[in-house]
Amino acid sequence: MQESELAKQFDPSGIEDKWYEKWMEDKCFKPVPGNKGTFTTLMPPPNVTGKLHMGHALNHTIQDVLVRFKRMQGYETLWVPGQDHAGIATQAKVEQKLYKEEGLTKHDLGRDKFLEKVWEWKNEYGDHIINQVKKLGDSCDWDYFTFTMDEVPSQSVRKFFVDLYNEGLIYQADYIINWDPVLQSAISDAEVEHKEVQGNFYHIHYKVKDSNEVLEIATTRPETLYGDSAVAVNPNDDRYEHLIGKKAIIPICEREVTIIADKHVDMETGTGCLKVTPGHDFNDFEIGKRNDLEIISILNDDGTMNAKAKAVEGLTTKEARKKTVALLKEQELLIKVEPHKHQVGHGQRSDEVVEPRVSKQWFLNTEEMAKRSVAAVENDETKFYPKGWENTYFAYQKNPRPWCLSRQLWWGHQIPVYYCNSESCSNVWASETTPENCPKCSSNEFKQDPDVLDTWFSSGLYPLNTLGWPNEEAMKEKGFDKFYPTSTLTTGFDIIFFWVARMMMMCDKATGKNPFQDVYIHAIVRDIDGKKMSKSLGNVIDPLEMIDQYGCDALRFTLAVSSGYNRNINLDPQKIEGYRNFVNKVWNAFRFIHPYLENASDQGFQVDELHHHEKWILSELNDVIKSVTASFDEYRFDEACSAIYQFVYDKFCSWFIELSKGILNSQNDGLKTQRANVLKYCFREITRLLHPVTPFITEELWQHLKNEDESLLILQTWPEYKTEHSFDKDVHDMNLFMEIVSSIRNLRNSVNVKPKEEVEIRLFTDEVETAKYFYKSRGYFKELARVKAGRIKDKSAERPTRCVMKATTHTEIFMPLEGVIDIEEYKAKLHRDLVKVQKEHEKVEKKLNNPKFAENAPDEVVAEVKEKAAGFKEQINSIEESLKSLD
RNA sequence: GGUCGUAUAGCUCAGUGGGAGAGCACUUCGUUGACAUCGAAGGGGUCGCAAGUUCAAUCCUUGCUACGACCACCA
Repeated sequence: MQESELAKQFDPSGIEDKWYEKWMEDKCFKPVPGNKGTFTTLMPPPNVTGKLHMGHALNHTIQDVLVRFKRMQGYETLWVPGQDHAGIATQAKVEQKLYKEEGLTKHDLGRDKFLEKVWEWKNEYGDHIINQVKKLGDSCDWDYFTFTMDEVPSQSVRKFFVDLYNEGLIYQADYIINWDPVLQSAISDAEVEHKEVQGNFYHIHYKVKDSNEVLEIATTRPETLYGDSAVAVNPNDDRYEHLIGKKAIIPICEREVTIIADKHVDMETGTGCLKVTPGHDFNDFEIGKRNDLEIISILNDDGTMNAKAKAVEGLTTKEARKKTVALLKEQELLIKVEPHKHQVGHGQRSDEVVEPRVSKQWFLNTEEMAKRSVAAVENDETKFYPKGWENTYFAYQKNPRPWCLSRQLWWGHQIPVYYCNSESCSNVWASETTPENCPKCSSNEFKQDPDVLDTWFSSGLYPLNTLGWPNEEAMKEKGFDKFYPTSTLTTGFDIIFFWVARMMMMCDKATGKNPFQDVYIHAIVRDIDGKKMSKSLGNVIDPLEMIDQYGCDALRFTLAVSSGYNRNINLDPQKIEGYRNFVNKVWNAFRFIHPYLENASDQGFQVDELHHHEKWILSELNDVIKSVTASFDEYRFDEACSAIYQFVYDKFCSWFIELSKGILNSQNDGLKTQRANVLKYCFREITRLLHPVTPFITEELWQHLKNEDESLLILQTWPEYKTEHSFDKDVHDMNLFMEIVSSIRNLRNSVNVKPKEEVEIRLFTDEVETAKYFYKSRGYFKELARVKAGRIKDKSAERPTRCVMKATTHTEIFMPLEGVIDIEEYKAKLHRDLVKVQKEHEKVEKKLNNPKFAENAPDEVVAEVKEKAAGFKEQINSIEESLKSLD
């Protein structure tokens, strides 16, 4: 047989782009109606400023595996790609560029000009990440590509906003919010990250008016005292009861405030006495509301102190703290300073300390929506995989707080609320379209609210607007009714609240239907030590580099086999290398069968003419098809990949191919075509099974395996379990065969017989069927264990002397000694074997001797244990005998 | 402080109420016509600790310890 003309090693570099282009050209990513219903999934839209990282690679690999799997199963499969405008990140990027290149700020340009610049930037660089994404092999329908600021998403945002505004769920209010002084914008609670900071407790004396008494107050932020509106104590605190209602004097600014009682104050904490700053503290804001206190704002937009804090005006909060402490010291009002570790909120984007501040912002009341979104998960309309993540979701959704929607940015969806300029009218209204005039007074003098919406507001409507909602024409074109609700959302746990929860609430609110059947939460990719990958740590593994080095299939397999219900993936490039080797193994397995394919026909094979080994491999193939399908259905990519790996590597390559070598090369075999057809059948099934995970190499191989009338592998059907390919007896026998071959190899190895050297073997077994089978298989023992001659006898026969032996539960294997071996070493080995088996035997015997065991355990278990005990006993006997004979 | 999670081979992690698994790493041997990105064989684990349930616990329950994530809290 001639050798395959294929290269000895698989080279992915040439074929990846080739196949991706071919798939696109043939429109293979488009949904095709079938009789199994639809499968829809949404790509979490990468940020327009983004660069492809391992998290994307993982997220996209999983989705592509699912999508290719479902497509092959015959579902009308749609994967919608998109891109997010990423308000803050993008605006910041363009601002930086503008300043660096032209020395201008956005204010120098003005809003319209600046937005033009952002669009220019978007058009120039926005495709960057999309092109990177394509390198992963994503089989998404690019005709559905949606940018979150496209026309339809803009319509969806405006419609949703206006509807909820008119319903009274979206409202404007003066409320304490998180103010990011770098962005100079409000941010939502979710965008605040708490970090532990080493600070101090400053103990300050507040004098009590018309009294000699002083109140000792502990605070971590002395600079906020300029905004104090009260001093509060617990109503039950005896120490201060007599002071309630009196006035306290704020140091430095010498302002008088009332001493009030409020239940929020904890008598145990600090001095039990609290300064109340409703304008700059979340709890104090609540106290202020309860006690009708004045809100004093002491901060400018940029985080510096304003005129209300005269003594420190113009300073940053940090500087103000320093100076305030110095002033207090001067006035001898600073009692002590204790170091104190505490959690301080930082802006997710800016990483600066967030200042609580009262300002007028737009809010969305999510109470009712959150309730419905909880119910949807509780009654399994939407299922989380792994289920445990429901808890995280509930934690957020069961305690809904008003969502601060407005951002003081320019890049984003501008809030569709309009203010009439006419003084006599001053109408405020929301409108889905840009109005011509005020609907109340018809004046054409009005202005739009300058703020934009939180980026997550538009992301929250993503399942709808990617499918055309609310534009009827677009909905029809994109098949909204068919594809919504979607099937599976695949994302990371870090955005369960940011994104998943918001989509659940908003989409249900808009349509009355939950957006997802399943939500699969995958792991976070970390470095080998479990640390988060970050530029500053220098531990980033670049997916594109890995693809370059090992091929996309290898990277995808690595990520998929690492994904199940786990939370972390500690990625090691060595692992990718390992699976590159596996991909290469598949390639070489194909190289082996390739020459034989010329004997194959289109006729398939006759089941009743199958060889024992063929029955075995078909049976094993059957099993792996079953388990892989089940694993994919449960998002157990780790199980699915391991099952395929094991089948291909161990069963198919190590045993089946090795066993086939003899048969296939025999010239006289009248069943050449049949053999070739079985081989071809198996490999076709293997490429199908592997295709979702390793699409490139399988598509490449498919070209050699497909019949003339067949199209690309991506469009082929998924393998199915076939009862007629299930052969239990052959599986049983093969397992015996493999066990004995391994044992013979073990024996050879233990006495250093060279691999090439042929040995004589004697097998002793009392199982007649087994003995017959071994006899029939003698040729294969010869092939795989280099046995030149063998005899099979029953156990009553006399054992040979000058042999090494190994016992299984059913068969003893004896191999005559050639030349000299170290008898003592060999005896030691037998002893080790003996001890092992004895231990097992003891365990089982102990169990059997327990009368309660026989009483309570199911009969099958008892029988099983008995059988085991007998097996172990036989092994012990034969090893002991062997030891005796050596003595 | 609250919630959730994790503890299994040197490393990364599967797993099951009834004889402990995989990949990688390690040791020994091997240039066998698919593959040295390979092959064969092997060593290595009181399944975190303690108690309970059970005929039987690595698996179920409780407690403890360690680690991690998230949430809350700037007195």
